[in-house]
Amino acid sequence: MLDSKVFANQLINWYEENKRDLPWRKTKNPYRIWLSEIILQQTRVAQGLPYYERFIEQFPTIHDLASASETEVLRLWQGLGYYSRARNLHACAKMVVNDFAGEFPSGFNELLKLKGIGRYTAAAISSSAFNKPNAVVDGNVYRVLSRVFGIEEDISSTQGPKVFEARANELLDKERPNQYNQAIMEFGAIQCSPKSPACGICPFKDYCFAFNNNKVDNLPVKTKKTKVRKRYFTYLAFHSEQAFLMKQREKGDVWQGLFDFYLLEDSKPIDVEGVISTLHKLGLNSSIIGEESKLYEHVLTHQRIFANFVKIELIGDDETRLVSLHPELKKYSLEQIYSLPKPVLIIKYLEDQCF
DNA sequence: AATCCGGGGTG
DNA sequence: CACCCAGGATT
Repeated sequence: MLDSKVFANQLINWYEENKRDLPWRKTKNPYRIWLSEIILQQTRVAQGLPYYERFIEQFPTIHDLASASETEVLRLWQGLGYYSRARNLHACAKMVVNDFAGEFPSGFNELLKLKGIGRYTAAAISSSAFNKPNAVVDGNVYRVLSRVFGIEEDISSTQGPKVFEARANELLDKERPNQYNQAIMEFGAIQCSPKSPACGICPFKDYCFAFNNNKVDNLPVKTKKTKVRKRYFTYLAFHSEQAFLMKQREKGDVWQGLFDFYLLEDSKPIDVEGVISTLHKLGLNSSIIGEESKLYEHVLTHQRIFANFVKIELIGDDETRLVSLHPELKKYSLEQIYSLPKPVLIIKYLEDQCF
């Protein structure tokens, strides 16, 4: 069996030759490292990088972030997805400011107690910012370790992550935990990629289990697939003049905390008759049904949303009636709408309207 | 143990 | 189209 020291040395040598120049690698500031790690959860570096720059620009310190409003944080997060990360980011900033005088704890177990910080992120922060010997386990680590060492444990099982974490901590270079962790993730991202990895020039090709057993495409093992639900949305974009009625989405569904329009949902597409009958039920008898949008198809991890939008101009006292029935709806000018955090689906509609 | 939570990039 | 991405929280 290969010596851990040899593996770590080869890995770090590869890293020093091939690493990308990324801003969070130039700092030991726990705030910046934490921010980068939350942004990069389930997110590629290329997608997260501009968000990281904007957050640092707008919130240079954790105090700036903690004193912002949640809506403000969500607006800056807009388009990055998994918005609970942004809400937890904000909550965590407040915890650190209020309970830790603005200084992150350095221990794995203390970090684990903070909002939005799980085992991966706790290990990443403790090793990167505080040089503590905790091995990270992310998608890259699953791939590299399963292939090189032939670990065929199912990563979607309960035991999977534990097996990999134990092995990762055995292999960790405890003298250089930060370099080692960065190296294995960079190696997984650049060299040992999910599809068509560069095995021909791989430093581990002589003893890589997957390469020598022709199992590169079969590792890591992941049996469980997510199943996708179809949903049919019809948005009623109520407006008077150039101001629209919008609401903030609540807990229990996608896009919590983001803003959208009055929403009709059914198990099948909703036609014009459905819209008319809804207006009738709401007692909106003077309003004018306007332009109907094309059908948008919006894909999420567990959902495929088919959505269309109907503009409805509120006439007379229809607006008063609607708002008294649905006080969650509030009126926003186009300029105000720009500043609200919105799902990408809503942004695309607004852009197609040339707003 | 299973399910939910986004949006974009890749082959 | 299927799969993946510096995962975590909730039930």
